[in-house]
Amino acid sequence: MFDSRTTLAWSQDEHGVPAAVCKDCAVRQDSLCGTLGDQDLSALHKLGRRRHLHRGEAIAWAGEESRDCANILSGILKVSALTHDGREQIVGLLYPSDFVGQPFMGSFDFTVTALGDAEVCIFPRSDFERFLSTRNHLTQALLRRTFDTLSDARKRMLLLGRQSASERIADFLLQMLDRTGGCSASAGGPVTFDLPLSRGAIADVLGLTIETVSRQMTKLKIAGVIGLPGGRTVTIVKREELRHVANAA
Amino acid sequence: MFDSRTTLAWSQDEHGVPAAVCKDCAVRQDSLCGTLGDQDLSALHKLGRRRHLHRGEAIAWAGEESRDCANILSGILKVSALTHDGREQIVGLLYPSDFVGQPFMGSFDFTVTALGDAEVCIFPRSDFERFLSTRNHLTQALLRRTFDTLSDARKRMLLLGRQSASERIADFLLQMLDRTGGCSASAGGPVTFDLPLSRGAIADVLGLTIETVSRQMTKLKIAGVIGLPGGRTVTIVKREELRHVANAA
DNA sequence: CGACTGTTTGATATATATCAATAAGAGTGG
DNA sequence: CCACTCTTATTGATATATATCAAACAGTCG
Repeated sequence: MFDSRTTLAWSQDEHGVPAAVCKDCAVRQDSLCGTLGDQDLSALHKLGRRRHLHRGEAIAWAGEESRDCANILSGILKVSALTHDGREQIVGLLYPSDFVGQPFMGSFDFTVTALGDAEVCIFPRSDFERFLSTRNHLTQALLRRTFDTLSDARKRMLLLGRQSASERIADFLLQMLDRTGGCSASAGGPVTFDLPLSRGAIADVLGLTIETVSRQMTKLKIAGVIGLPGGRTVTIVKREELRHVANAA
Repeated sequence: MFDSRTTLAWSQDEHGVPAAVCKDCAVRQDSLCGTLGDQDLSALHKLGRRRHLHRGEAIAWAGEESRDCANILSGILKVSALTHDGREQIVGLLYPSDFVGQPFMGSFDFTVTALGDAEVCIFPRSDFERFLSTRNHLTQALLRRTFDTLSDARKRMLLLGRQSASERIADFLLQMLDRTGGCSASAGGPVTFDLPLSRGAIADVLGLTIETVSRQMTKLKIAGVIGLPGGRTVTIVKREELRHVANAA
């Protein structure tokens, strides 16, 4: 495994910035670290280390003391809740540059699992709390992120409580389109991209069953709104029509 | 209307603490203000004013620039989202001592409305932001509150996505029991309290219809788990049985 | 008392879950 | 490169929970 602290030993520039690691970090600008100056970045860097997560591996468990915080470098993680009889609801998705963890909070009520292979930049929670305590602007940045996450969660509450299966699927596809960007042959034309989630995971995000997800997708395919070339690939053919089906707020 | 600033003029103790207002404030200890010392409390007090809200009155509107932050003094407010065709989902309930608003965030995507008459201690957002900026411990306290709110929202996502109507109702009743405390004739015996929400509001919280809420309640009554003496009054007869029905995480 | 709002109850419709089978990929090892 | 297993996805038949439509029934406030 790649250990960032080792790298620090042999490569940092005159400001003490860990050159080979944070400066080259793909998510540096978009992550919480983006607000940090060189000095602080270097200090934070010393607290963290990179870690690879295999598909299905967890970094936080519902009900347990939360030991770490992390920035996502690559891959997608799910935040999920379970009923005691095993039904699952995915209550959040974490993408590269997203922050995981709850500084200043003892326990965390959800499980965080890598949906595919992933890489994270991980910090012991107590170290991270100490780091935050003397940097109000960073606490503020985290607060802003948390408000955003809360708004997302609440929007999905509307989805789960009040929208039909077709609305949920359309909404989900549009969100995925925004996320991935996708690839289009001609401007304004059909856009193709791969869903980063299995049908089962989509069902757990949308509060549906696998079968309903599948059926709604083929319904959209038959209607000519999307294409399903196979696997997890989707083509958005009529984006406006899809937006119309989504019908959201 | 009662203006707290007027009070400040004629009653504060030697530390500059607004005696008749903040010191006597019913929610002082439980609210965000609870973390403040006398100096800071006095400074914050100057920024805010009390405001009475009539039943149905809103203090924030979805999609609009959020002008204010506030502490709830009395009453219950709802945070709600609407689909464009008018279906409503209540995505949060605010009780006395709860904080409303999103400092450092321009817009707010939900509407906040008083369910009954209510009183709030309201601050212009920009003033409150300036106040927070120089007080890291307060920013931290707000961050902790926001994490709690997020956890609540996510737990309700599990409820909305994966639980049956009877589970939702049982869960809701237990939460209300915890909130209100209720009143019991004998320890461990039946507990009676008034629901602060109409059937319609309960339906909007739980993602159900009024009729389903009503039916599930009478089902619990017939089963002898609860009593419904009339109006919004509920008696919890078999708390363990109710917990069993709730079946939660 | 009568209009009104909120609640309960009933009959029926419908969306989605459930159960079940088939099909399509994706690895794995011979 | 071809079986072989495993997982994932699609499709079908049916069940069921909850929504919808509709009416009766309280409370409440003029």
